Amino acid sequence: MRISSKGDYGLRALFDLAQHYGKGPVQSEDIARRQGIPINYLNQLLITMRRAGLIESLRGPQGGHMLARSPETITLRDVLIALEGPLLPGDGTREDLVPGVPEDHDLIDEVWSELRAQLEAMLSRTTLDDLCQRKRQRAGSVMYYI
Amino acid sequence: MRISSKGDYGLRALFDLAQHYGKGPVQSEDIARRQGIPINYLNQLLITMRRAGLIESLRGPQGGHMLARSPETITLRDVLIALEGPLLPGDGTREDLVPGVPEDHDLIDEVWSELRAQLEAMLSRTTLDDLCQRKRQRAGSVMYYI
DNA sequence: GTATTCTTGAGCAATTTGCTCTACTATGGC
DNA sequence: GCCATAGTAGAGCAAATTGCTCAAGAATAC
Repeated sequence: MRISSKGDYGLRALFDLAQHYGKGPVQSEDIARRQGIPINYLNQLLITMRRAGLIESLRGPQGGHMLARSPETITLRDVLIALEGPLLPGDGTREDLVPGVPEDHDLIDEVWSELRAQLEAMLSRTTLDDLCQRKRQRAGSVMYYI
Repeated sequence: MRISSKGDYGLRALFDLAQHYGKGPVQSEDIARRQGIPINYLNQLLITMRRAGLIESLRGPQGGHMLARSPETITLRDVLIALEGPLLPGDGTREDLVPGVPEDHDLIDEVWSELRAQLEAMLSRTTLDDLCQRKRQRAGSVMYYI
C-alpha cells in the first residue's frame, strides 16, 4: 500500500509536462533538472508512461516529450496505475494465495475489491490540470504579500 | 500502492479472531488451517500485530491469540498500517528524494499528504465488526434459499 | 516436569527498487 | 549524406523487500 519513488517521480514529471502543455516537446534532461530526478531513471519512467499512452515522444534535435492528452483528462489514477501497477488485491494480485474457508476468503476478497473501487474513484478526482490551477492560485496569492 | 500478502493474511487472521472474540484464545495453528496461511509466516505476522497492540497472546497449553480490543474498534487502517507500514508518500517515505523546484515539490508533497488523509479516513470506516456482521447477514440470507 | 504454545532471530531464494551504462535508432539542419 | 541531438532498448547491479522455513528458547497449565 505504499507508493514508491516511481509514482512520485512520475507525477512530478507529468506535472512538469502539464505546465508546458501546448508549447511543444520538453526534453527529459530539462525535466530531470527541474524536478530533481536522476536522468537515466527518468528516461525509463518516460518510456513506461509512453507505453501507457500518457505521453508522446519525438526523437532528434528539438525532440522531447509531451502529454498525449490534455491535462484535465489525466488523473492520478492513470499515473499510478501506469507506474506502480495494480493498486490493491482483488485485481489479480492475490489470486496465488491459498483460499482457506471459502466464505471468509470471498468476503475478504470483496473488501479489497470495494476498497480498490473507492480508491480509484478517489484518485480519479484529481487531474494534472487541477495541480496546475493550484500552482497558479498559489502564485497569485503570493502576489498579495509583495 | 499495492497491498502485499501481509495485509491480506493479516486481515484474514484478525477476522478469524474477531469471530472468536470473547471466547478465549485461538491458537495460531487453527487460524492457519482455517484461513489457509502458512503457519510459520502467520506466527511472524501475529507477533507484528501483537507489537502493534492489535492482539494479545497467551503462552502454554490452551494459550493462543485474541483481539486486544473489541472488533468494532479495530479498523482496516489499523491492520494495514501495522503490517504494511506507512501508506503513502508524505509520511517520511519520500523525504530521501532530491527536491527539485521547491514550489512543484511542495505541491506534489501536499497531494500525497491529502491523499493519505483521505485514504486513511476511507480505511477507518470499516471495522472488523462490520465484516462479522456482513458474514452473519450473508449466512442469514442464505437461509431463505433452503 | 513435561507437554503445549508462543517468541525470537537466523537464513534464504525470488522479486522489486532505484539506479547506471552502453549501444542503437530516429530526426533536423547543414 | 553527415553529424549533432534526443529518445529507445536492454543489460547489469547493489540494496531492500517479500514470502516463506527452521531451530532454539521461554512461559505456562496440568
